[in-house]
Amino acid sequence: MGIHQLMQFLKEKAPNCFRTLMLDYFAGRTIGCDASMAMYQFLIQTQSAGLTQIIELTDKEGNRTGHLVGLFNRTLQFLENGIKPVWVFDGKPPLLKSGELARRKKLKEEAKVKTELALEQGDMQQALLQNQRTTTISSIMKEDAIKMLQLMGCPVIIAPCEAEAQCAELCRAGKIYATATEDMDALTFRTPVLLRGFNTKKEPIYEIIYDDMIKELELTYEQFVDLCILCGCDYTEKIEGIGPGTAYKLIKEYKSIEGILEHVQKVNAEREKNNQNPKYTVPSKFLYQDSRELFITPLVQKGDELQLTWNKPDVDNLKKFLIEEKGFAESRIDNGLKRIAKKDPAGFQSRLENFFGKTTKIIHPNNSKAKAKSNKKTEQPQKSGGKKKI
DNA sequence: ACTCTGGTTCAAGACGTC
DNA sequence: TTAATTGAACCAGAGT
DNA sequence: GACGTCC
Repeated sequence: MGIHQLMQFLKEKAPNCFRTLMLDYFAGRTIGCDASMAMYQFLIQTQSAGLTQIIELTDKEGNRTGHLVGLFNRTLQFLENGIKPVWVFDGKPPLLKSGELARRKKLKEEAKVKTELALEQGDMQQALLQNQRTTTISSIMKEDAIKMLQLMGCPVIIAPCEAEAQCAELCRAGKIYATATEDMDALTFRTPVLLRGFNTKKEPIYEIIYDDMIKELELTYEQFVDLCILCGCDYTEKIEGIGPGTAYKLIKEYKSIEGILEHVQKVNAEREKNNQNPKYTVPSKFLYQDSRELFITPLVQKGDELQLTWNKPDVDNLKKFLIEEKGFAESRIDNGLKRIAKKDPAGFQSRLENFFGKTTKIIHPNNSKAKAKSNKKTEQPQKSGGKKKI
């Protein structure tokens, strides 16, 4: 669930950290894309109601393929626009998240029952709605997606833990320009730039700049993390009676969750004297310190150690995989590949220079050492780079 | 009146052809 | 021993 | 642009 109500909170308290941008703004840039989020959207959106059953896209063995169709098309759109996507997959979630995951699993099981019921009653609209909520991603589906994206020539990263944390690390290391996700957690993991609405064709795209946000809120990073925990995160329960509004006020006044807990106890003690109900309820296991650690020093692969390269699609194996194993129509693949193949690489390169040649600001200026090594790539478009053709 | 919280419920894509 | 995405909108009810 | 289809 990310950080509860953080988006709305930021709109109110830090309205100037947002920008709206069109897709072409990102030409020449490298973007870290949250894969699981995108897969869910595609899987859900490719379901439809038949007369007596729900129809899903599958291969001949019954494995679902809606996510492949979506990722295939969207990746082509990116490449077509000169955007270099890095698809980042979730690894094993942290132990603290198991409570939240169990909750979601239970909801999905309930939705499954409701789907069956609706099917019996012939309420296909309801059946579709409930079936969408049962959507899960199996390991086969995930492996299929990884295989396809790699055959398309895109770098794929399987994060050791949370994908958002890995993207934030890549962004701070200068390997990507931004993290594209709907999950507001990415800001808590301190991604410098967050993009929302990036994996749908609908424009504009919303960009949130971390530095602007933190300045406007007038908080330190540590205080912002505490604020997120108080709003409600995936790792621990929250204090009942404190939402985003009061959390912000209290953080300003008492500086940290420790300070707030002291204050909370005072308030509650005072009310007990007057025979009043407690104003706030601290959960019996309020694991705010562990949560903090997960946000501030998450398990990630170091950005420096990752080399991101884009290759030309492996057309033969891609077609083999998608047509023979996944049942894709050959014409769709050919059409799709044409969209990126017919672009003359030289023309492509000069187009990027047109976009950025004059106005590019190097965020991490190369010192002479880095230049000599020349393996220190940044997210900024490179004027002479581009060894890899797309 | 107003603010805030907390629970519930809904929504989440793109292509090709007409 | 398998799977593990989320936000937004709405409304009721409590507290100030 | 709306609509059926994508697998």
